[in-house]
Amino acid sequence: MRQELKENYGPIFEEALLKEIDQAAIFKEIPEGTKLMEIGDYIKSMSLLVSGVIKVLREDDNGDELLLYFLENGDTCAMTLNCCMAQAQSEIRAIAETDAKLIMVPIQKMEEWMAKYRSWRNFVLQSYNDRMYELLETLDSIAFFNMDQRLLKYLNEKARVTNSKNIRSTHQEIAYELHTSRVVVSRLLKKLENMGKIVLNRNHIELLDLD
Amino acid sequence: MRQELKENYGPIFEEALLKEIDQAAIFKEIPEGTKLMEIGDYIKSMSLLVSGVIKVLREDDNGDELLLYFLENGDTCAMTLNCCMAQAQSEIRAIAETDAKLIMVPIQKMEEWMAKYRSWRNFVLQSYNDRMYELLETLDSIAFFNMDQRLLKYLNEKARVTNSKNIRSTHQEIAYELHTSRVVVSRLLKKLENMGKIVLNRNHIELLDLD
DNA sequence: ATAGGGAAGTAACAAAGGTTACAGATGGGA
DNA sequence: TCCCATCTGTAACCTTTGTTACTTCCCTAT
Repeated sequence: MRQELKENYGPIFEEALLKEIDQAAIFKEIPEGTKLMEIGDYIKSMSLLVSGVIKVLREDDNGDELLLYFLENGDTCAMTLNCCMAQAQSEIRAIAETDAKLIMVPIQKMEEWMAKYRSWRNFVLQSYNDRMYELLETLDSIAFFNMDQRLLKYLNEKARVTNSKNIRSTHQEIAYELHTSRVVVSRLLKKLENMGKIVLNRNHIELLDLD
Repeated sequence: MRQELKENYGPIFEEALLKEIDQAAIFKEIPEGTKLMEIGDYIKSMSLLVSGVIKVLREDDNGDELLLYFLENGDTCAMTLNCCMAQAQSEIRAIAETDAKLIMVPIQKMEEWMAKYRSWRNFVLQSYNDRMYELLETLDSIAFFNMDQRLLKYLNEKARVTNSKNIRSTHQEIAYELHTSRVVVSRLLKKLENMGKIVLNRNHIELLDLD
């Protein structure tokens, strides 16, 4: 059995299910920046994330983006579940934020395992649960917070998932993900720097005493 | 077997499952305004909506609200699913927008039926799917649209679920649900009236040629 | 070394939405 | 009938965010 499967999903899946996954799945390594899913795509397989970070984005009518959430080790994309179940098109875009490793399961197996394995049912429902919760969090940010608070939250999130206080992004990139303009981001970042919360450099931002 | 169960869920559930639901469930009628679920509640049963409309709300730190979506006949609240599965507290508030009839199923049955009935699995996953989609729609509105567009969308939604072009709300009530202020709502409603899209009256609003 | 391009800083202004204040309209109950 | 609470209209003003424009800085490829 593949080492990565055992390590990451061994504790939550039954032995028999692990074996089935091992046989049915394709193991895949993808470099940073790879587009895993595009809005409108029909999805043919479900991905279990083993390492790395995937960012999930929504798009407006002008083609501008908004970051919904990050996926990490042990996560799967509930949108994939959606699409598989409903034979519908993807509502979101998924891009590898870092190099990543995936276990890809053909969707025919999903329904089969739902009937067969309790741990699989729990995993799928828990995933929906987690993604729903993250969507609510994102919605809270947009509906209830000002841009400076959203920016701070974004920087913290980014530091958490990349496991580094050093954020390698340009202001323009941050602006895209928060669905605002570069000038606004620069203005607010400068404010945060003056407050002693961050240090600004060309192409990267250093977090200090955020909380 | 209860008539309402047969009528509303007969087409999607197997006969055996319908019988089990009929035996296990409690049938309930609730008047408009009833609070079905509060933020922080632990949920003990899952509700299948038979008639009427339920509104689902999110709250900010000041106690101010934001409408997430309406539930209608045939819908169930995915948040309930969440809470049951995770033994977690409710993230949302649910209030009867009109008089409503519910079929309440004890949560122990859910897991049992997930293993046993394919139609139940499909129903639960489809519900997650639908609610996720509605959350995305709401998020789009807030992130990408101006308040006047959101207001128009709100009026249309409300007209749709209540099946009436006559919306019996005060400006203050609308402001709560859109998470803005009464003055802003009055201002934009007046603009819509001047554009010939609505007619304003005390305590109710008449929709004209919206699209 | 230097030109050129991307990145960042900043000023000035515009637009959207939130806030405060107050006036007038309406309708239900004493 | 009249009083009062509630609802609505509107003006004036403020804050936040978005836009435009221009400058400066820095890195890299020639």
